Amino acid sequence: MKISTRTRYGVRLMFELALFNGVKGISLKDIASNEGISEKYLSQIIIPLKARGLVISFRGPCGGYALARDPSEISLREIVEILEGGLSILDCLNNSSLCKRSTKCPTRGVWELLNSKIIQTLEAVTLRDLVEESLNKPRDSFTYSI
Amino acid sequence: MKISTRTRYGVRLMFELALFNGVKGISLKDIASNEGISEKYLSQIIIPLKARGLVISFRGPCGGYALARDPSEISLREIVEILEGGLSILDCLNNSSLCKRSTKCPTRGVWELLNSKIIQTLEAVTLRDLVEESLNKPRDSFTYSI
DNA sequence: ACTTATCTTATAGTTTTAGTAGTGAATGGT
DNA sequence: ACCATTCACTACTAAAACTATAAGATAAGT
Repeated sequence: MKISTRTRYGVRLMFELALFNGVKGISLKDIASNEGISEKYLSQIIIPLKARGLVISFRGPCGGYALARDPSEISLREIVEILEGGLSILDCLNNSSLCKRSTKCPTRGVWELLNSKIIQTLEAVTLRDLVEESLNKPRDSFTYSI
Repeated sequence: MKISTRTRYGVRLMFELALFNGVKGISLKDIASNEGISEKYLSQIIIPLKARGLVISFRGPCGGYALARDPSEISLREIVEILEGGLSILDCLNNSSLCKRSTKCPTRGVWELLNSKIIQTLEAVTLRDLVEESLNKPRDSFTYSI
């Protein structure tokens, strides 16, 4: 029941892109610097986010990444789902053939309920919400070579 | 964001004890047989549940385990919390000293919200609820040497 | 050309998970 | 007293997941 570092970093990465939405390309180098995360690690994390169409990239000097959609159109559910490799807290919830007990399993109900609450909660929050919330909080100096 | 096998098994174990609430001792052997789980593994899982006072034990022949409280007084939150080693989806939520960014972290809010929803959902379900729900479902033949 | 930055593939160390094995200690029935 | 049963405790291990790091290739702007 832990959120992986990978997912946490990925959300912070997406937050940075949302913060500078409209700018053509924000480099991982800058994001890594601002967020204090290894650039190499971020480059791994962003791969599935790009593959699933949340992010677009530009190569070369002044290149970098940008959100593929408006921040208000990207929910935390999408991001976490991609980075966690699905949002099912149990494999048997998606694929009932994995467990022959599924039809009579007395505990299945709770897990289904919990799973739907998690999805529902994450679905309700978008990158835009994170950006708006961040306006009320202090932020360290940051460097973006825009 | 996965529920561990350990926790799933633990909940099924507690469900079995709830099902036979009132009986002095249900042996792990029987539970293991009914649920199709390794008895040795169950004996590991039940240790923290006993240590935290959810379960009491009786040794010797006709010994076994029983719930320490009424099933309606034992929530899934308690069980999952014990078996997962806490219910915090991020260590920094409980212990903000772990992260110097905590006061200005723009993503902290979502994780706090998600965490509270999870706790709230699990808190609302008790072992009694599981037993009641199970009455509507078919159950395989089972062997309890009561 | 040269620099910047993404893209791709491989790898490696650490931690967690999911068990198994063996021994010891208490208890109740005969 | 003996014996089978059941919990109690300690140690170990194989496999998987997690958290990165490294090196070279590719593309684009100046």
